[in-house]
This record gives sequence, structure tokens and C-alpha cells, in this order.
Amino acid sequence: MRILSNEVKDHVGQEVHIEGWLHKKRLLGGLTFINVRDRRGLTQVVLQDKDEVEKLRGLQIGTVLAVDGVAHEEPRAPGGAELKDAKLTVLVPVEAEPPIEIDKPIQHKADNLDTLFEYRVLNIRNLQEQKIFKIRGSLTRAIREFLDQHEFVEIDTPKFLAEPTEGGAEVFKLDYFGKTATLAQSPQFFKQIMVGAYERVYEIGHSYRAEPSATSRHLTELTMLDIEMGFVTSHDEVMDMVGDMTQYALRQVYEKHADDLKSLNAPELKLPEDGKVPRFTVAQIHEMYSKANGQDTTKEKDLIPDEERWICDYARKELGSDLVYATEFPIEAAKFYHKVDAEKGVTMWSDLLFRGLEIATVPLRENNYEKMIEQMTKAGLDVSHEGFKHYLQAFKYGLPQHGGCGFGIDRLVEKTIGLGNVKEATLFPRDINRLAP
RNA sequence: GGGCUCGUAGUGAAGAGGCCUAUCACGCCUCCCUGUCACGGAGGAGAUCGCCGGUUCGAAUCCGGUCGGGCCCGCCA
Repeated sequence: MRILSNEVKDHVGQEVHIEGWLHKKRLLGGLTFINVRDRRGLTQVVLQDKDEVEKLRGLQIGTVLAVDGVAHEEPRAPGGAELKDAKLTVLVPVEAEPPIEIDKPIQHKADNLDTLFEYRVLNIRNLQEQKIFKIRGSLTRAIREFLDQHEFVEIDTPKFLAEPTEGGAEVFKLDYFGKTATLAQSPQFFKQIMVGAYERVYEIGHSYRAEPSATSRHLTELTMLDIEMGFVTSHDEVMDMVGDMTQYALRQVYEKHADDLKSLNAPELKLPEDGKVPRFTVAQIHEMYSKANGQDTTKEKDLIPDEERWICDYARKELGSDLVYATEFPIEAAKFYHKVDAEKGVTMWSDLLFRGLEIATVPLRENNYEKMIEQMTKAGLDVSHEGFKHYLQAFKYGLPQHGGCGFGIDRLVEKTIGLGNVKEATLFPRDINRLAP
């Protein structure tokens, strides 16, 4: 029966059977060490029999092996145990030399990202590279845990849509049996509709943006966490929920993957002591940034990327928080479904920033049917259009006040680990130039 | 859409008019090596310097074009 790499130490003195990939050979003459990789990690196998070593001649890293040997306690071996007197069985011989090395840290330099993704199939076998996606899995699991605890229902909504109706971003169009379909830029309409059923819903799914943005923070296919929560009494309540969730997920992952994050050189996690993510209005940030940097940004409707980096720096140094909210975005920057604070003349929409980057937009929605029609008409949209019909039904037949967020999972993973490009946090990234692998 | 950059063995880099018959590291091949873990040692193979054209006695190096990357801005998650 097959045992796994981390179980070898529990079978000292016994004959055991392991299977995995040849990960490394070290030939010292009369003594040969090989590392066998399985899903738990590496097992060191010691070979002294020349005939056994000969079985590996001409075979490359990646060869699939079975090894029968006796487990020994050995302080000199990684993990404190190893296999001796081993017999090898080659299950899948690999003679082709891998185009990249997988037993050493993989280059993540911006100039070489193309090579990283060109050989993704192989470099994902690198133990260091694997940590990134284990951490990614843990982050989304922690988010699901939090949302489940707070009575959110997980939903799945279609990605083929009839029309590009939401606005704000370029959409992909494709032939759908003679009609034109678009790929969803977000589950926006569906999650709001579902508030009418469950009050609280979320989806972790893919969204598609056809924007020709070749930057370190854009993908054409991205993973978004979309949350919507009904019967909220204030914008603050939504911000608190999203802030709590993010802190929960980060704490969980920093605890569970402490060693992995350290070996990946992730920054130390700084979260506010009182658990409340600090808030600044967009106008405040413009003012603070302009004063500190001598560049006048007070006329900008949105934050410029450098302001996002600056306010995050400020929050980390002065307030001990890697997370910070930019609130009260101006009405000119808003979408038709955002709720407007008429008294202040701003929207009830904020962005959650994390280590210099916008990772979520957190707005309160307009939920009044007549006001929606009014705001849509003002935005130049045809409210009688087929694409809006079912969305507006939800409002016509009763939606409570609600709010939520669109949260970029790829960006969250990138910044959690301290990577330089959102694509490094994505297994098989899709961008303006890349469709494969 | 605009701007700025970079293309040299399988991988990562050095070379910035002649010292280049192109250097180094890792990987690969052969041999030596009984405690390696980025093993070590000796030797070897592997590159028409992205492509096309130009300038020059001479181009990896300078110029133009082209193709392919990257970064920033706009926009967004």
C-alpha cells in the first residue's frame, strides 16, 4: 500500500511503498540520494545498489517512480526520515529534458513572466510555486467560512448574457447561435436579484473584461468575489462586514501558512488593533496627497494609482493597517445602480485598498424602483431594453436596501503574498496577449 | 487608445563598433566521488545574438522597419 512522504517517519523499521515524481538526483559515487515528490512533499531515498541507480540513467526529473524500501529514522535526512535498501520501479519514464528547472525557486521577474506562463505546466510542480496556489485556496476557503457563518447563501450565475448592460467596462461579444452574447463583466444584476430571495448571497466566479489594459493589475478573465446583503441600515454596516471578512481571511491564512508566507517573503501582516479598517474620503485623500507630494489631485474624480499607493503607505505606517477604505466617491464617477447621498452630493460607494492596490468596490445600491428608472434614464440607458427587464422586475416587486462588494480575488492573493503582478497569483492567466496554456 | 522600455545556448544573465572563433551561472552528456540536501571535482555538447533592411573596411553592439514581451497612464477588481 502506498504511503505518503510525511508518513515515512511513522513507519521506521518497516518496509514501505511510496510513489511519486523524481524531483532531484544527487550521485555521490557509491551513494546516491534521490528525492521523490508526492502531494505532501518530498521523500529522500538512499540508493547504494549500482543496479538501482542504473535504472535512472537517461531519465529526467518528472519520471514517475514507485519505491520500495525500509524507513529509517535519520537526523541527517530532511524531515528526519528516509528510505534505505530501496528498489525502484519506473512507472512512467521521462527522457525529455525539462525546458526549465523545477527544483529551485522560479524567476518571477517582470521581464520573464512570459517564460513563467509559457512553462506553467512544469513550473507548477515547483514546491515554492505550489505554495502560492495553496494559499490562494486557503484564502477563498476562509472567505467562504466567514460568509457561511454570517448566513450568506453561495450562488452561481450565468456568464453568457444577452447584452452589455452594466456599463463601465468593455465586454467580450461572441456568436451565440446567431445572436450576439456577451460575457459577464460581473454578476452584478443577478446578485442584486437574489437579495430578493435570500437577503444575503455571494458568488466566487469568473468575470470577463475586454479592456485593452496591459498592466500588472489587469486580467481579461478574473476571479471575483461578489457579495450582496439586504436589509442593511447604512453604508458603514456593509464596509464593516467586508472589512471583517477580509481581516478574518488574512488572519486565518497568515496563521495557517506562516512558514509558506515567510519563505515567499510576504510582508508582515498589519491589521488595525480595534478591528476597524481606517476610512478616508476621496476628498481627504486628494488633500492629504496633494499636501504631501506637491501634486494637485483635487480635481480628479477618482483616485490616481499613486494616491492609492500613498494612502496605503500612510495607513500602514501611521495607523498600523494594511487595509484602508477610500469613501464617498464623487457622483460623476458612479454607476447608475449606486446609491447617492443627496445631502453630501457624493455616492455611498467606497473602495477597499490593500497594500497599495484597490481590491474591492463596496457600494450601497439604490433599491427604489422609481429612482432606479430615473438614474438609468439620466445615465442614457434604455430602461425598456430586454437586457434590463428582469433586473428591474426585482426592484418593481420589492428589494430592501442593500449593498455589497465586488472583490478581486487575484489581487487579494497577489498582495497577500507580496507578488508584483496579479498574473503571478493566477494559475493560467488570461490577458490581452495570452490565451494559452 | 497614449507613453516608455526589453528581445544573446533549454533557463537566467554579461558584453554597448574591431579584444567575440560571443562570456558566465544553472540545466544536459561522459567520467571521478559513501551523507548529499543550490553536493563537490574533471571534461564535453549546445547560440546563424528575435526577424528584415541600412550605415560602416568591420555590427550582438549604431540607424530604420517589423514581430514578440514587459512597465506606466487612461479604465477597472
